[in-house]
Amino acid sequence: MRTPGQVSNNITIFEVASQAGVSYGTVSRVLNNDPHVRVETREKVNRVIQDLGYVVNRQARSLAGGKTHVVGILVPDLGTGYIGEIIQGIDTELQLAGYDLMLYTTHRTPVLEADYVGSLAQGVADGLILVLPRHPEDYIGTLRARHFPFVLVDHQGSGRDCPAVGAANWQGAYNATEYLVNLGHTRIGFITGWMDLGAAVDRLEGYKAALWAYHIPFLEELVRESTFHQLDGYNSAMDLLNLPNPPTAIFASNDVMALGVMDAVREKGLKIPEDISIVGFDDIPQASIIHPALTTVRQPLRNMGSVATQMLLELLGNPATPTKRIELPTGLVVRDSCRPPRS
Amino acid sequence: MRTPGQVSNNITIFEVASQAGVSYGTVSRVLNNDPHVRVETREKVNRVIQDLGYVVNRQARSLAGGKTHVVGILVPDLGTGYIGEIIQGIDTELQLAGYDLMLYTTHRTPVLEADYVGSLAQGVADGLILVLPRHPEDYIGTLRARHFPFVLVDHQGSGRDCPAVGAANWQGAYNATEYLVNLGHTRIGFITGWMDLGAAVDRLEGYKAALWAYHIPFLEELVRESTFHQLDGYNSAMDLLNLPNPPTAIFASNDVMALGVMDAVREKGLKIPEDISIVGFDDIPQASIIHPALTTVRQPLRNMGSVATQMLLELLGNPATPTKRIELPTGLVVRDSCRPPRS
DNA sequence: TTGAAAGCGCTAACAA
DNA sequence: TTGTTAGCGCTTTCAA
Repeated sequence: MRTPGQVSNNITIFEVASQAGVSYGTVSRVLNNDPHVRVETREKVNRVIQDLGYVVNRQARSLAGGKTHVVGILVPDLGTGYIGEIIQGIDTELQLAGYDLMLYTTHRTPVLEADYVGSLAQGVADGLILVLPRHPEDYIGTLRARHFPFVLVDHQGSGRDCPAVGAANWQGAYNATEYLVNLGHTRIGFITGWMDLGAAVDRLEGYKAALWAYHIPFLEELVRESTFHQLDGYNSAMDLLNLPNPPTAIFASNDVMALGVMDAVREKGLKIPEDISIVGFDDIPQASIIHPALTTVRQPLRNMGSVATQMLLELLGNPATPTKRIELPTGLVVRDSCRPPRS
Repeated sequence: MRTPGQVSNNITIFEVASQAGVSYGTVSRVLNNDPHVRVETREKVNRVIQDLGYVVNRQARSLAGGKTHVVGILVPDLGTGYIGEIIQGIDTELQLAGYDLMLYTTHRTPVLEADYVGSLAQGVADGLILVLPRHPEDYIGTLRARHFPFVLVDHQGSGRDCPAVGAANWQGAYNATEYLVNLGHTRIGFITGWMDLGAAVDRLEGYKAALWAYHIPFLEELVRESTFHQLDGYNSAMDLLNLPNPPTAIFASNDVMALGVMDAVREKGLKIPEDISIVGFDDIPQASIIHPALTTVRQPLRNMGSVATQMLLELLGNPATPTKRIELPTGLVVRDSCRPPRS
């Protein structure tokens, strides 16, 4: 039973109401910018809110059916700086809009992914940003059925009809490959990412397309399926370098693997870029720091985060917003890791 | 008024109760591991929970005075990888304990810092981890007064009597300086971090102490006060290198600044480590990736996060746990950025 | 434009 | 060991 008089340590809406000499319903209206409040009343209430240092209780608001002003974000991990960049874009935008951030790292466990989404959608958050989801099939149905607002970042897999933002992976890979071809390379090794990720597939396709466009035969032996991890980049590169007729350039599907490639090249006693050219993908902060600086395909990570957030906020404001899929452009960043092949 | 029968889309404790043929209070007991439940009853309820896919509503639980199973964490930003490492330590530990993570980035705004702490402490989270807080004075009092559990990470400033975990900054700086001295350096430049951070002060003191121990005069002209940022590291290094009698080694108070130092050194046409030795602090992932690999003082960042989390969880379990301040050891990681000075 | 009151889903204190 | 019930602080009808 409601007992307005009886309050805890914290300042509640009742304190404010009694101080302001209005009913607590009115205070609630002021809090929620309900237009049906006289300006003077609103001002009076706001003044009391200020004076008392009142802050809404999120749980209560959420429980009563209001908004939580929390956006949940699901990321696979925080290891690579790659995700960090995206989060920064999200965070900045959310802060501007007055939303808080609930972060979950799934560590690539499908179970966790689905669990988190379930609990988040249950009222913890108003909306969800799914970064690099690996098994969205498991819960996108639920989310949809509940009309729960969400946006995918960098997925491009199944669920082509979900709100999503990604980067032009195909185009980026095409451009990078073209660049190598124009330098004179014809034996270009390629190291893929997880092939269950749409982004990884697109990059491989871009690479293939560029080769075809320049009438360079696509050779399976120059392609290694890998995982986006540095160590696997290293191993794949070793593999390629041990070929009887090794490539003169290696294109890694992300920068982290490109770092691994560099390790491998050095270990073989080869020089970058004199003996072998290397291209990465992402343009993580390290790419410009290492020596030689890495030529790579820039993904606008921060932007992707910020655009995704804006899409979500729009959805939050108007659930009927038509589904958008945005693809941000990628760009080749030419640094010092490529050179024409030795002839 | 309570209306058990009338339920929303979501499965609530009432569904479970009626399906299991018990009262909903009993279900609550099962949920909270209350020992006063018959084993069979517990099993029956648990089965129904499973079947229905019931998940507790966090807001309701929290509102009713229960735990939220959320730990708030406050970080200055996510830019450097430094914080990312700490968060990973926290995250892993929290996951193990079944807690969720609410992340706030303050972007070094004192107002935000205090605001967030206020709202978090109001019931959003059960406990708080404050990473690298810059103005804890503003709210530690409040937290204390409310008996709200919190742990500081890497602070070491005021509030010596708060639960905190840090690293042996003094020792690390001492060891690194000693290493340079043993290589034969006598003119060792030092670039500080924000001097309002205890860690930064400790590092400077460690540097001074090592010099004194080896009877090398401490020269103000070789010290530059800086900010932990790469660009400022660059500028400070430029400044030092432009000295009529420049140092033969530079010790930067963190790795990020050391990267800036490297830029400056290269821009002056000098070679690392032949012409000038460089030491950093932190051992962020980049440190081992760059070329030449950076000799640095390793901070056990992940460990710091994990230890802080364990302390918090202990506090959560037993608020009467005596205040601990833990200092984790640092260690010199010798790589390729140092060499004896040219004679 | 305002007030009154019915819940949101749960915990915990009190009875039984 | 279990059932019952009073709130937790708020939003949102429904009246006035």
